[in-house]
Amino acid sequence: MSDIEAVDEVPDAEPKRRWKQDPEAVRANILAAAAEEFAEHGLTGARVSEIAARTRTSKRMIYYYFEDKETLYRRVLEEAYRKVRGEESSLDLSSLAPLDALRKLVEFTFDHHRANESFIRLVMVENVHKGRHLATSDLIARVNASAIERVHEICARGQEDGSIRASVTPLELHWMISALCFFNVSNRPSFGISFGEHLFDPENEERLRALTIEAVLSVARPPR
Amino acid sequence: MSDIEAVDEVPDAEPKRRWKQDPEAVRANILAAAAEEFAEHGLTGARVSEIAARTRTSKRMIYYYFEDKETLYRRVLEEAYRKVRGEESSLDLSSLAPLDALRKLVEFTFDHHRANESFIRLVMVENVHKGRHLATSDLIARVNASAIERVHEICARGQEDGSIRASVTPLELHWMISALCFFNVSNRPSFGISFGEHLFDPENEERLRALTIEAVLSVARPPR
DNA sequence: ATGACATTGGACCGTACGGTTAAAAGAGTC
DNA sequence: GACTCTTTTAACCGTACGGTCCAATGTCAT
Repeated sequence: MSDIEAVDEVPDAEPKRRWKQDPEAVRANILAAAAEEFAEHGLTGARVSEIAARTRTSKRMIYYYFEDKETLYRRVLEEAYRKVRGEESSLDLSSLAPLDALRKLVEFTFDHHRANESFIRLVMVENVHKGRHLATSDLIARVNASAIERVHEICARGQEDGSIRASVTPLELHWMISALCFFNVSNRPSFGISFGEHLFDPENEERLRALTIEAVLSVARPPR
Repeated sequence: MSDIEAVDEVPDAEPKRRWKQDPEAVRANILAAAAEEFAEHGLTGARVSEIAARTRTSKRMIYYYFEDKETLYRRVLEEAYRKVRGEESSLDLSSLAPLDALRKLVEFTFDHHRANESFIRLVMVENVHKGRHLATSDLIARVNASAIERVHEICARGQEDGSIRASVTPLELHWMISALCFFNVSNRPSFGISFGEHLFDPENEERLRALTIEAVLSVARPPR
């Protein structure tokens, strides 16, 4: 069974475990594992032991670095929003004509949400909890504020040159973009069950994407 | 403290509890209580004892009529969908011109979702669970099939008389209507935190409603 | 009036799970 | 080499919660 051979007094082996201290990496590892688990099962459904199993470390370390399950969950949320903000801020729209900028923003949002299902799921979970854990932090407000600002900039330019109607507000446009792009990911399960997964085949998804773009642009453009 | 007075040997009182047998009412009462609790806290977050507390009966009866928590949850879902289907089927759109019918359908859906937050929340919860509990039942498919049929009827007439573009499918329209109306309720908490609850003041909500209608109609109408 | 079903209520059970404890020892810093 | 912070391991604790049991009594149909 074991490699014991000629154990003549030599405790030998004793691998003398060597490891590097790296608090930040451990924290990050825990946060990533927790994000997966929370996105998968929600706050209440998530199991701390399961989070631990997903890490390279142990349950003990989770409590060493994070107060309790709920605090961990809040850190995960914050981290998720922070990451999204970072990704979104790399978009440069100011060089495009207003409607082109808007189109690009919609495309980006659609694709981004699509590619970040676990972020969407975290937000769904948090909405089920009525935003109780978001309410404390100001991070979300900041992230969304910057999203609004982006749309605002487009609107300002477009309303200036007449390519965007005067009666629509940045917040309304943002709301609509979010709604279509978010729902496309969040309600996929129930929609899939009702209409078959083929709705989300590449070609059909492309149609939904085009539809989304058109809906937003139609509402932004001045009426005929 | 108590009303004990002149208790001379009279066990009297003994209200001789009288009650009516009414299995259906008890079942319905449990389902209603469970629906509230599940909508409020999700499947995992809901507490069976809490459901019991919301009923006029006891935990014991919950298990008398329903196998276990998950079965109860599934019954609640089914019941919710059944109810919605009933409400929606009262809509008569066939007498209206296609675009008017579409507008009315959007208005109805917007208002209906708005007024049935707990139904929306149940669907959110179920989507967090990836539709695992919906997958077994065919009820949802039937409900949504009838929704599609309604849109289909409008599309057919509209494409006939040219008021609705040929390139849009009923499923796509339904998807879009659902997205906007659903999101308006489901993501209210996170949106409210970011932008303030005033977004949902009556006048602003009316604007969102109008925006929703316009977006759908724009996408349905033939392009300029 | 018999028997099947409905209802009540409370004590109870098993366990899954959030969180803690212990003790030891390596890493990093000065 | 002394001191603090980090990491490892695994057993352990307390309890909240899903679910059961008991046992009595009422209802209702035949």
